[in-house]
Amino acid sequence: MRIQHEKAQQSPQKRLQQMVDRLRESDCRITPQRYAVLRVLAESTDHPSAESMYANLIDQYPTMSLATVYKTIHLLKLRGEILELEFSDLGNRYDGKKPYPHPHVICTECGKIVDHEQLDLQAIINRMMAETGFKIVTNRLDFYGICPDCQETENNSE
Amino acid sequence: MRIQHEKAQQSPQKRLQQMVDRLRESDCRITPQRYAVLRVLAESTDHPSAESMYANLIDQYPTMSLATVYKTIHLLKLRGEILELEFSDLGNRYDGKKPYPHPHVICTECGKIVDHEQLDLQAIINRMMAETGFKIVTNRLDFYGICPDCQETENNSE
DNA sequence: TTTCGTGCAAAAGCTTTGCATTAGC
DNA sequence: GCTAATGCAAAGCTTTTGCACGAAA
Repeated sequence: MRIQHEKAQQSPQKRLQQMVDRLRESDCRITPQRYAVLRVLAESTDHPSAESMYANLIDQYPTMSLATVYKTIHLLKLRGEILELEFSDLGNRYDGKKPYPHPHVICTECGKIVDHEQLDLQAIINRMMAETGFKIVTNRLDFYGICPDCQETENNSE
Repeated sequence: MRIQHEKAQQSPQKRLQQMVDRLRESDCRITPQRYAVLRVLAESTDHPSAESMYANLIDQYPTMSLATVYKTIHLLKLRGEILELEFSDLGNRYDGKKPYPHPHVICTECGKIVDHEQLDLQAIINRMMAETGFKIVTNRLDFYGICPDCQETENNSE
């Protein structure tokens, strides 16, 4: 699994191109279905599920199948070109724009998932490694709470 | 859901008693099966899965069922007396000793899950709240890497 | 005696897989 | 034309649920 990434936020176009290149490098064919899934991933900021990507594409690609979405995700995972956020209850969600680990803030009311990149983790990770002896290679940091919109709604309904 | 906990590490006996008390408070019956599940949770430091708790108990309690394990977990979750670590691939793992959120360090080789409590999160959480506008109520922090034992094994096999 | 819990088996979700057909290259 | 990808349907896993029986209070 590749672990080097362009950490600077890329435009959807550049990101899409990079995913295409990575797949071509290992002789994967770029079919219309695959390209469509890559495009959704490169453009989505809302951490879509496999199901929602499929729903997004079925109108435009009537032959699209959920299996193909999953198979494309799998190819990207192998190459470190997608970040998988596992949720046993909500189903897994995906980030194709920024495939490297970064903290998320998640609303427990509306399910919104927001990126948070400002946090500098390197000091924390170094400390963790020193204290535990682990060689830490990745992480998953989720903060759960109520988003500003849902706080608003709560206040109005009181 | 209850969000207050005894944060000081309790002895297995005290922890077991607290879980029993919490269930009794809401008129849950303490059956031998439930008590057995609580006992495993109060004594386990290795973040067992539902399946492994079941496997642990089936010899001693031949009538034990996986459904009962899950139902007991559910009761504890409702009362904030167990921490559920969701993994869509490994299956969910549980921490009954320390039901409040705390960082974990996870070995991607052997699956070992180790607690790490020294990290002070309050400053980070405060910053997150200030920067995102979220009202943060809980978190899930996992660091993945290779544990000291597995590093050792790797070195020896080279 | 009444109510709650147990445990079997079936159902529910999400994800993966097998395989015949289709289509890149 | 050769090989890989698609997409259907079936299988796999973990977790949840329905329900009849059994046990706690």
